[in-house]
Amino acid sequence: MLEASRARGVEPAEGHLLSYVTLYGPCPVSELTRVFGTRPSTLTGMLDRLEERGLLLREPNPRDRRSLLVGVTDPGAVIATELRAKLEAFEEELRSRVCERDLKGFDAVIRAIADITQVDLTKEGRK
Amino acid sequence: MLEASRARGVEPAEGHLLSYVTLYGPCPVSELTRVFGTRPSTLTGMLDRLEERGLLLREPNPRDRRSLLVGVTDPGAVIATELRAKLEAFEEELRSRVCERDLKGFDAVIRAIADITQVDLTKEGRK
DNA sequence: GACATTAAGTTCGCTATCGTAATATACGTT
DNA sequence: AACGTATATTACGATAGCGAACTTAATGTC
Repeated sequence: MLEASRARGVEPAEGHLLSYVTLYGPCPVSELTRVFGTRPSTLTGMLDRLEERGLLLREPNPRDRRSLLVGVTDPGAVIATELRAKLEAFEEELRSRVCERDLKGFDAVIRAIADITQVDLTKEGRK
Repeated sequence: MLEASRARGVEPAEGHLLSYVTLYGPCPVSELTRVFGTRPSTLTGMLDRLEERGLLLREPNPRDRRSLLVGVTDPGAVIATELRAKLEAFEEELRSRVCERDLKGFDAVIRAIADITQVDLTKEGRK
């Protein structure tokens, strides 16, 4: 996924952000900080760079004038869609190599680690 | 482990480095770049900071005058030992929460991912 | 043995991230 | 209306990573 992003001129983290916004529509920065577990100041920088390249944009939030809604542009959505396809291909490849039981074990271990280290895995990302 | 490192005044990556050097004795920087998968220039910075704090030191390598052997100091070894204990406690906790089969699945998935993404998991770390 | 090549680390400049703190604006509650 | 809280930005210093250029030393080749 790393090369897939870089091949499209965005960093992996930027690709991730682009994908999220594409999927879940215009959303406030505060939601992104929760979902990605990054500091607001980190988001500001990422958004600046992506907006400058015309991949996303910040619009006023009609419900709260402190807040901004981050939305994707058409070129941004194109990249996000391509990355999503790559991710799905990866998942398929992974499933072809490991059995269902192994995936279940993987999931259980990840959850246990998150639990022990008190990491919130959901990050309130929308389903 | 992140807080365990920071609580002792080192960054997680620094703690990892300290642990490795403590376990595997004075070793050349080139070995560390292989094991950690970082560029030599990255190591230089980390070593500078750790050496400045008196946690490790660079000695000449008698077998190759281009090379330096990185060794740990007593204060560095204390931190490394504490971190090792934390890690072992973590492992034990994890094992108490998941079954052997889940761990096996986790391992299989990690290996499959490394394989698909062409990451070398061994990094030639010593046993 | 002289010369070219390769290897080990360092230096420098750059980017992304963190954590902290300060700020301006707006919201909500009392 | 006032106070406290939340949203996002800005600014700062630090860590961690990269790549390129460089120095010095070892190695290979003719």
